[in-house]
Amino acid sequence: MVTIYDIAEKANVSAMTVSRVINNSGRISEKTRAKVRKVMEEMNYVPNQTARSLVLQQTKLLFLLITDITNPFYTTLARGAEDAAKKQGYRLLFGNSDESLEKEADYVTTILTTRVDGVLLAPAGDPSLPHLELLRRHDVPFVLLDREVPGIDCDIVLGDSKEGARQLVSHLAEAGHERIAMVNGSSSISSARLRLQGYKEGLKLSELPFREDHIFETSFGSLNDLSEMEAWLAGLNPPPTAILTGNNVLAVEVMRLLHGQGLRVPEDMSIVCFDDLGPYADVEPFLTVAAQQAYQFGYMGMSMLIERIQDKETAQPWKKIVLPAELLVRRSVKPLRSGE
Amino acid sequence: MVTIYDIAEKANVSAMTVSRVINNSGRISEKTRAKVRKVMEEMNYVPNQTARSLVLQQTKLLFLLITDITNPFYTTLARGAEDAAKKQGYRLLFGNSDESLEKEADYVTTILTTRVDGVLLAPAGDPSLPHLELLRRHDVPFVLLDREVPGIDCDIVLGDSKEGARQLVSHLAEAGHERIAMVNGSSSISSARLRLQGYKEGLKLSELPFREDHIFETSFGSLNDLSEMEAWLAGLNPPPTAILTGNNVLAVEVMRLLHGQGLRVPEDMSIVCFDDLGPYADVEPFLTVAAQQAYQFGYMGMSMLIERIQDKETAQPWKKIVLPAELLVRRSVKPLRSGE
DNA sequence: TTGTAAGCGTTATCAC
DNA sequence: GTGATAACGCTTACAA
Repeated sequence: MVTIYDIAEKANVSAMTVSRVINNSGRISEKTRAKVRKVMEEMNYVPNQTARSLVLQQTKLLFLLITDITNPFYTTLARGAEDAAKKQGYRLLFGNSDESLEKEADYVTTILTTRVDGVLLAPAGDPSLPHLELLRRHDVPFVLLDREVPGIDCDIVLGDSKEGARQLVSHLAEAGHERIAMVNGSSSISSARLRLQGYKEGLKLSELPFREDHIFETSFGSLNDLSEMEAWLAGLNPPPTAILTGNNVLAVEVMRLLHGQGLRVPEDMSIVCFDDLGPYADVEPFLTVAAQQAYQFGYMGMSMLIERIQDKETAQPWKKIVLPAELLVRRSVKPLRSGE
Repeated sequence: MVTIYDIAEKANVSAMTVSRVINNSGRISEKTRAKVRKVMEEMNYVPNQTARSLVLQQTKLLFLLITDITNPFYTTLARGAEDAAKKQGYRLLFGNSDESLEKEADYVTTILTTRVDGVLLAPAGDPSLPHLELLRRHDVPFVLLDREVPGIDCDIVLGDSKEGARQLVSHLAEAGHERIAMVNGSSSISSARLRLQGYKEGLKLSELPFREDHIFETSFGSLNDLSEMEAWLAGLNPPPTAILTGNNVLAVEVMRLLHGQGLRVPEDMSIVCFDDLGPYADVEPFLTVAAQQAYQFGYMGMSMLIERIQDKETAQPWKKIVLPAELLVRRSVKPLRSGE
């Protein structure tokens, strides 16, 4: 490995002079600078960021922890985060917790030992609290994404889950649906709770009754086994005419189940969901969704994080950004009567 | 920041003893070990990986560079790479070159300065050669994914592009299609060239003429502007009855174009493509594709990389893995006559 | 304008 | 079993 000392020797200067050339710091004669530059070129010198980080106590490395890398919501979000980080000269490390607290714990360890300068993360749920407290105790700045965690105050970017869910329900009700079920993520996740609330509010506004057995709670990640959901759906009599799912992944899972039973969407069952399916949804977009501004989640969250890192001493108040969801009406809802 | 010296002082031992406890190296009395462990707990000690990397000359960090983070082929591949890395105790850094040579160059710099232990990458194309030579010159082990780069010998995981494309064409021909166009990625990318070859072979096998103007070459990434493609398609007289695209992203772009013109798939135009659309394709899978084993690309590539890193001194011959593509017949092809 | 010395937090080496 | 010391590659502070 070529070090500044190798360069220094060959250029007949001290290592310090080489360091100054690299960092454009201090006053250096043009002649020396040119000479050092030339030797660096010749020797293919590349600065050792590890050594630099050790002395500077900062890595210029940020971390983005998402809960599902195959979910287009999160990959789009990642693009936003990446762009914002790059713009400010930070590099981005990346992790995927897979909605698992254990994997999240692993990544938090990684984050701590790698001494990244800051973390942008979608927590697995309320039980993530100790992980966040650990980060806080070690003075690692972080910004939460998409999900609140009771018990910790911090910067956060959220979607308007309640209002989005309410809109979806109202849309269904206006199309004449009266038996609307909901397949949701874990109630230990704030966004799932809010979407449930929005669902209930939507029912109330349309003067539809809320039925406890119309709620099926599972994981926001993709499901290995659909049998429980199948049993739940089969047990509903009369069956719902529409299903609202708590996110895009669950919409796909529900459709997978329905198709396995030979049922068609929207002819036999209407489906709406939170989050869009991304650009690679087949053909023209089909699902009616409450689309979130995924890219903005990442971009704004990253910007907040970097701001927080750079103003680390001046204690700014915690910021909370709430991004609205947009109802995109497409073809997955069957009109049971003409809209009002 | 708590260091081993802080621990040492409080536990009345030397820093070296603390280091031994952390690494489970050397012989230590159970009593000392317990005492040190206790103090570490109390002080919330977390080892500084930066310092460790500096002395150990390895980071246990690997890098995965893909060309399109929003492409389900690559996110699935990333999952495979992640799983394999984790299994072997490596952490994974992640980058997205966006099919851009410039961004790729940036990431190569990042890779060099961060001193990651190895790199798994899908190169932007043949002009990536200098980037690979730079990695080689700096002794950074790497494994190529999905695309060969003429001029460099290295480990690589490829799909059987030629055979996959041939199958897709044969499938179309068997359905009675005679005018089959192709929208492909840049010819500076090996997989695009091979898919074109497969296309030609497929035509020949079915005794269909090859027409130069049936080929439209663009980028494998998503397109901002469809007007060129539109002009090309409009210029074909008689128009093709089917289009083969070089990857999934281009299939989506072609469908976007067709829908913009009020044309339907497969009624007005049949579409087939390379790579599947991932789990979040709308409803039931619609596109007929040559699906690649995306997860295996990542998993096997990562395994090869780690093997290469661990046997760095013993010069193993370069390995090349070719994964077959599987034809998945769905609903995007209109039968013009009954199959043979 | 340039150089010297110390230190960032850790581990390898060699003593005891 | 345990400890002192040097080293990893770099930058900050101070000196010349």
